[in-house]
Amino acid sequence: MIKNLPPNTVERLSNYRRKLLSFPYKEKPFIHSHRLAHLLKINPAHVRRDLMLIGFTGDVHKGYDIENLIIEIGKAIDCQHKRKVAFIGIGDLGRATAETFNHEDSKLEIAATFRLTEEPTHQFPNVQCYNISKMKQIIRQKNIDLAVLALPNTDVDEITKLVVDAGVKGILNFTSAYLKVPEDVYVENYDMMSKLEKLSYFTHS
Amino acid sequence: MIKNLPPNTVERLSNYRRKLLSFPYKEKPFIHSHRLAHLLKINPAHVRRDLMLIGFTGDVHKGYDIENLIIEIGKAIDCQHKRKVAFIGIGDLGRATAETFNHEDSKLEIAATFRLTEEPTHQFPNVQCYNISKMKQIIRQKNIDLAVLALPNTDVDEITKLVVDAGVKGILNFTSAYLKVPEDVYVENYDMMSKLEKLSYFTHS
DNA sequence: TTTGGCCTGTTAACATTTTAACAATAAAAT
DNA sequence: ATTTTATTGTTAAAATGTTAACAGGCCAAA
Repeated sequence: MIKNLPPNTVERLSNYRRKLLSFPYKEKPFIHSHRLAHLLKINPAHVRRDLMLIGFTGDVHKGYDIENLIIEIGKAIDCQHKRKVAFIGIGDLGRATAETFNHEDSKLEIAATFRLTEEPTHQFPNVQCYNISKMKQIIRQKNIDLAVLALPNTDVDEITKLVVDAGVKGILNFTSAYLKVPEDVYVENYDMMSKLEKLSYFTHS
Repeated sequence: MIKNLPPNTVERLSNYRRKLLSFPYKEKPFIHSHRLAHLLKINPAHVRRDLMLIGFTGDVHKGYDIENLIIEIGKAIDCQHKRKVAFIGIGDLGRATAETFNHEDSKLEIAATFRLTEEPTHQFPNVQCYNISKMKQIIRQKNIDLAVLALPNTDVDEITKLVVDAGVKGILNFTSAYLKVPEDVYVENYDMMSKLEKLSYFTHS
């Protein structure tokens, strides 16, 4: 793991890898910066710069060796051990995302899903869905580190407390509340509402 | 609508408003920059700077008049007319978000939801849920401008085409695909996977 | 063999975003 | 009446993020 990478670089590296994993690199083992950039709709200089930051070098003519690049991105941004993720109230979006969790040496694993009101339903293969009342216990028991939170705003504080007490260190927050968490818990907020208002502003004809 | 606001400022203005709307401003009609900043976990200078950009001034001692501020934020970032939003495959997360759509002169309105596989279910009060097959027709008919997309990656291209052909100008994209859209369609990407890998990176103990 | 073209790695320039700093001001305290 | 304190509005600086530019290298074509 390479320390002190810029946050945006970490995100892009993750994107590069995911894109490359779905690329037919068994047949075409190399890719140029501009090609990868084009696939992700970003600037080629960005790709080169990011790869420079993780010390990955390509062939001046052939481009980047994809298989190696995937490995090196892993060394740069993955933790040694597996990180387990809980989906709390995320439902359909989780299901749509789940398919990208599947590359074989991914360090992320969906370990449990929780539903708030309805009965637990089997959402993903090999992932059990629990009622929210069991959450704290399950998170502890399974050693879950990360949580994705999509709740009605009424329950946020209470459930955040449960999650943090159970030992979760990173939260992806889809609620529009600002979570009350200790210093050492990393929260990434995503507020759909403000994104929609931004969309509205920038698409104003 | 004030032109040329920085994207991040637009997002924050949206956040200010939402937070203020849930603030008891009937009793406490004024708020200081540092208080609002604290509620949103940002820097007070940010608040002052953003409000400066929309030409809103506060009282040196009392702070900002909340009711007016809400109005002025509206003038700065809202469109004149209502913008209608479609939720396509977004499910539970949509439901969790829907409650924030409700302030009375919001210019955003959930006009329809679509489900992919399952039967349409009534998700929100006063919002009908349709089968995906009716999508193009409904979007046209209801004049929907914005769409939130959460799909399995298999169907993305096809459905994006439908959405764009039907006239949608802004898309919030939760799939990990990069959408093929014309120049004038604004896409805001959110990839859960890269956010989770970022979380994982920055919470590495 | 030479030339042209294209790609990487890297630096430098540019743009945006965030934060700090502080003058001006007015209420409150002394 | 004077000092202290706290706040805004604004400018400047710092930090971060993005893009351009180009030297150096190597293949392929002439």
